[in-house]
Amino acid sequence: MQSKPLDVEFYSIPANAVARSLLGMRLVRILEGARLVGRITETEAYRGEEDLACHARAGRTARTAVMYGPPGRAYIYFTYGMHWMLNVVCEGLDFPAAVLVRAVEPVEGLEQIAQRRAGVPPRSWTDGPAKLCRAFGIDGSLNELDLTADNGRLWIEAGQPVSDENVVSGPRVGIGYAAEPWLSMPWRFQIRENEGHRSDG
DNA sequence: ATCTAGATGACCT
DNA sequence: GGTCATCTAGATG
Repeated sequence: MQSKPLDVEFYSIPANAVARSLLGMRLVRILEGARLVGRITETEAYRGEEDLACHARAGRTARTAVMYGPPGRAYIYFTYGMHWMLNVVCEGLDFPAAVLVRAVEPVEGLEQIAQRRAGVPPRSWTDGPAKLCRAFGIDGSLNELDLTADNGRLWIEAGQPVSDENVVSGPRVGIGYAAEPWLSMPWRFQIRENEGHRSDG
C-alpha cells in the first residue's frame, strides 16, 4: 500500500481531535534501508499553556519551542534519563499543542523490530511510548522533523480509520502532578481491542 | 496478575 | 534540587 504523508491540514485542528483521528493511521520509519510500519493504537493530546499537564505550561523554552511552530512537525524529547517520546505538533502557529504517540501495532519490518527489541515478548515490542521509539529507532536526531514532507525518514500515512464504537477515551497517564480539570481531561485515546488483554469469560 | 523499586539525565524553579 | 507524558526485573499472591 503506497501512500503520502498526512498533510498539514490533518494536524491543524485541536490536538484532542487529532489524537482521535490518528488511531488506525500508519507510522512509517525508514531505518537503515528497512521500512518499519506500525498501526497507531493509542495517543494522548496536550494542548496550550493552560493545560497543566502540557510541557508548554512553563511557556516557550528551548525544549517546547517546537510546539509553538508549524503543525506536523515531530516533537521528540528525552525523559527518565533513558526514554525518548514521539509527539506530533498540532493546531496553529504560536499555540503550543501536540499528540503523544503512546502505542502502535507492528505491521511491517517485524524482523528489524524484533532485533531492536531482542529478549522482549512480541506483545510488548511497541505497546508503550518509549518502547515504540526504541523499536523504531526514533530519537532526538529526528526532533523538529517535518512529518508532512517527503523526508525519507519518518512520517505518518493514512490507514484504516477506527469507528467511534471501537475507541476508548480516558484521562492521560503519568500526569498526577497536574491539577483539575486537566488531571481528568479525557484526552487519552486507544483502540478498544488494545484496551486490555483480559480474556476472561 | 499486581506491586515495588531502581535506572539515569534533561528540564524548570 | 526535585521532578519527570517510563520501562524492566524481581518478588509476591
